[in-house]
Amino acid sequence: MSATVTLMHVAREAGVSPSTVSRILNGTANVTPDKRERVEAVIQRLNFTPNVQAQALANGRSFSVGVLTQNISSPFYGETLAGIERGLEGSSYHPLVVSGHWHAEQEQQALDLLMRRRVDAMIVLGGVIADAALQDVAARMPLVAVGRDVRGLTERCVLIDNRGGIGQVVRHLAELGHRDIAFISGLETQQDAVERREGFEAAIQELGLSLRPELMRRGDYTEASGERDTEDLLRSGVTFTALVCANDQMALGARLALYRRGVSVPEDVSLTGFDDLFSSRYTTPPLTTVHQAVNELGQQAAETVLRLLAGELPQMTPYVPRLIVRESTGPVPPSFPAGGLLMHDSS
Amino acid sequence: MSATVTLMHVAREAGVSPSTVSRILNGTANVTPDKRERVEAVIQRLNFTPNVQAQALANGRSFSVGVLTQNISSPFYGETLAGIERGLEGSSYHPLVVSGHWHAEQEQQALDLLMRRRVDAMIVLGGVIADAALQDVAARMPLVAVGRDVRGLTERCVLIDNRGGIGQVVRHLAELGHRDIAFISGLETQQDAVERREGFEAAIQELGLSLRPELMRRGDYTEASGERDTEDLLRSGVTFTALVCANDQMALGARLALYRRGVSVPEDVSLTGFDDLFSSRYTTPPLTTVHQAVNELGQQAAETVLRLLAGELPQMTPYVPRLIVRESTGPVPPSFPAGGLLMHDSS
DNA sequence: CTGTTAGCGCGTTCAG
DNA sequence: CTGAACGCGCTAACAG
Repeated sequence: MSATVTLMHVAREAGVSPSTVSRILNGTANVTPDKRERVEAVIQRLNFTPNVQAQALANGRSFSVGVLTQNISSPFYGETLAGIERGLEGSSYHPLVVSGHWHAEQEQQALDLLMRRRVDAMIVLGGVIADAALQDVAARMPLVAVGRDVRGLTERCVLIDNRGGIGQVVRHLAELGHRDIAFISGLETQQDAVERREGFEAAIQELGLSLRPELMRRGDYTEASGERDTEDLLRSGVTFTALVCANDQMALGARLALYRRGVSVPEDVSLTGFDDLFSSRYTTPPLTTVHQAVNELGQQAAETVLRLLAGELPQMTPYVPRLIVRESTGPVPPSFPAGGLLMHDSS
Repeated sequence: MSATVTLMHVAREAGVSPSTVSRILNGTANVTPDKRERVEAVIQRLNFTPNVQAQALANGRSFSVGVLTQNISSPFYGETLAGIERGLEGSSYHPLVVSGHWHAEQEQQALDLLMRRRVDAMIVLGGVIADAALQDVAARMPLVAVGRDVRGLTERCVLIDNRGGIGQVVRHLAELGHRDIAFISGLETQQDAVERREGFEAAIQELGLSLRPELMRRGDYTEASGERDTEDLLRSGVTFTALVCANDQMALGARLALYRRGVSVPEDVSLTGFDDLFSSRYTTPPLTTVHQAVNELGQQAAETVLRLLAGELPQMTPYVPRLIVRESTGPVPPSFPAGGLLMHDSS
């Protein structure tokens, strides 16, 4: 554990004052070339790296932006984080991420932690914490929310059109002839889950189809939930030729339940997701879903924060998701007996 | 942007000295109950939160541990990070993560950044940076590496038995009657990739089977690579009844290539992965793979770091991966003609 | 038990 | 152009 070398050591070794070293480090003022060279040589030799904590204390900025995510290991948030990382790249800011696990108290603790670390700005990814808490934070520093419309901060929210996205899915299925469409939603505590469910209901009605509660299930965005709810749907004996899941992860679970029951996709049932996770290109068959460019959303959030930090104006462009048709959707099975049974036993 | 309230403000407001406030905050010494209550009330009222930067500067510890990961959005590293987060929970330490993207220079920059931020310890996940660089870091602070055997620091590496893991896979396949086993490896720049390939070769030979170069492909651990290499294998016309992928992500890509060609899993070809990513339970069919408990590895790394920080001794218990047999492996197709063709056209 | 005094490492005036 | 002095917010050692 060699003693840390400080700016003072460098100064002494180079025979100059600490201020001079500081100036060279930050380009704050002009310095005679010879002194500059001398100092830079010493910096190299001593392998000196400025202490960010001290810098932060001295000039009031920590050069870090707090990121409140929910579940760092979820593919969805993972990709968003990568986008944020990329968006911050090149700037001197760095992300400090903490998980809230969709739990209001934990989210509050995470925010507190980030405030204690004196982050210069905040990026919030989803979450169930009250808007008021976020408004408090926003009163103290630039804040950008992703996938969540915070009251009073709408112009600082990176939003996507969930209703429109689901609408595209439903119309796509309708064009393929589907009329018996089941739906698995997310938890109503999450805003986007509510929007997707409402979008589904609206689209169904716009198409003149009837909304059938027996075809609706409430999931929680996890694979396990998709599997469970699909299993339940299948077991209930209701008839459907298409299954719309409110996110890709549930579609993955649904896929497994269908497989277990010997139901072919898309021959017997068309299956769709939402998010277009990277891995959804690789499901069997590749999943028809709504592309969200989670990556780009994260990047956009980061860039907005940088702009805010630089004192510029927000300028948020709403994100329009688009349908990606792959191979998990197809025409209604010709053999499908109107009002008949769906179950096919695999050999 | 309300002016930040400092410990000094609290002290004045409560009519005590700053030290007293500090002592209450850290429980460093006893304080009269009435003063304590008074101070705590003021802290609440002013909504005071200590400045971690200042604390770090004052007592030399930043209470953050640097995490050098490779790709924050990869399911593999994501789960490891979640484990680290969990392992650090409860302690007053927090992770500061930076991605190296499997690029030596970026990894070095990431390390530099973390050193500048004066992290108290470091956790390194994989990577291709030279051992020497890690040894330098280890000389300055506690360091734990995951999935990588750093020369001279072996006792501080959380390792898994890659050779043994692949061996279990191969033996499992052999027991099912497979003799023509193809293999897709990872990049040779990554230590675990080398070990898995060597493990495969060793296992094949131990079983008295012959090593056939035409059944080996070199991938890069990505889904795209798994797809491409499988496609290549299929197109080459070689015969095989089982395909061993060096990780789950490539197995996912391989699954797609097989699907495209109408090759059934496991009826025509048995498929295996390595890592047991969370999503591998949900592939179609669920993937037979080697469970790595990436999550626990991360947690173990974090706990080890805490122990090191507390001045205790390492005590690393080597991790033994275990085979998880699911539904992507099965007996050799009875119709398989010895030395014959593999291709089946799906209807 | 508590207040006072020094720094931690660096940026930033302010005079030279 | 450059050095000396002060302060960022907090902890620790020292007297009381």
